[in-house]
Amino acid sequence: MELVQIYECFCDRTRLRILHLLTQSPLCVCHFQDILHEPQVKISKHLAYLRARGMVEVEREGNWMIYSLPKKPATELRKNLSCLQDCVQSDKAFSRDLKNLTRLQASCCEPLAVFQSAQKTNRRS
Amino acid sequence: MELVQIYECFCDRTRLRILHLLTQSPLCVCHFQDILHEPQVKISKHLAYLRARGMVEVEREGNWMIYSLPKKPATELRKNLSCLQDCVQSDKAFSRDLKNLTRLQASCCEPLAVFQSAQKTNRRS
DNA sequence: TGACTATATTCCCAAATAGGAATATAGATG
DNA sequence: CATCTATATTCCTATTTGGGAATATAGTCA
Repeated sequence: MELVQIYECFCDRTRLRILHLLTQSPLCVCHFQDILHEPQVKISKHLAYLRARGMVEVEREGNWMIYSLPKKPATELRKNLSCLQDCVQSDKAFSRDLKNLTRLQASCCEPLAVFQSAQKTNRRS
Repeated sequence: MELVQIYECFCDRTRLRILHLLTQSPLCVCHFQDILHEPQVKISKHLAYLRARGMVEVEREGNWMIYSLPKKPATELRKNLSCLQDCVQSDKAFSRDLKNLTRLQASCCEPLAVFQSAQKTNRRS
């Protein structure tokens, strides 16, 4: 993975928020819509952009597409994501996103719950 | 400074090489030309881009314009530059740039020498 | 099967970007 | 002053980007 490509992915605020959320948990498109309050096209397109550059991975779970960070992220990606998490600590918008995520997860969030139990099943099989 | 702006500056290979070199030493445009083997317009424009976003500072020294990182860089910039230095260790092109820089500095490099003695003078006055 | 849901894609437009050729500018030097 | 040197800017073009409206698609469920 080219280092510049990482920064190309980081240089849009929406993508940055998406990646930041993904450092916490895999999420589906509707989660991003809820948390970021952005229209579906926008989210979907940015996810496609990230996907095309190998910055995220997808798995279908029924109607939901569950996005997550690569299982084996390149070293540079790991380092930059952790730098991002570090830099973002003091930023209100990003913190608000995290808070919204927590709230979402607490409220027995369907897609994610299904996905996680599916993951467990996969591990067993 | 907006975090996204940092990544906007990082998302071009030439700018990335420029910033990487500046983590080592202030440099003038002709240095960048020598080290990066890129035409003057290109270097000059990318430096203007970085300047416009407060990512670098300039000081004239006779005919030379000496570029350097901000004296007081924002925390996020510091963190990301050090992450960059970390990520770039294994990259041949970037290492080559560093080697070229060292060679240039060793060969009694005029603009930089003048600049540094001027800096000393400023400190005294 | 048909309706529904979540998501992706297409088509459009406006703006930003990167690069090169040519030209302008500021300071140095004779 | 004229000339030279280092650098910046302007003008041009091709490409990429970001975003929205509308539409397409894949899987689900009755």
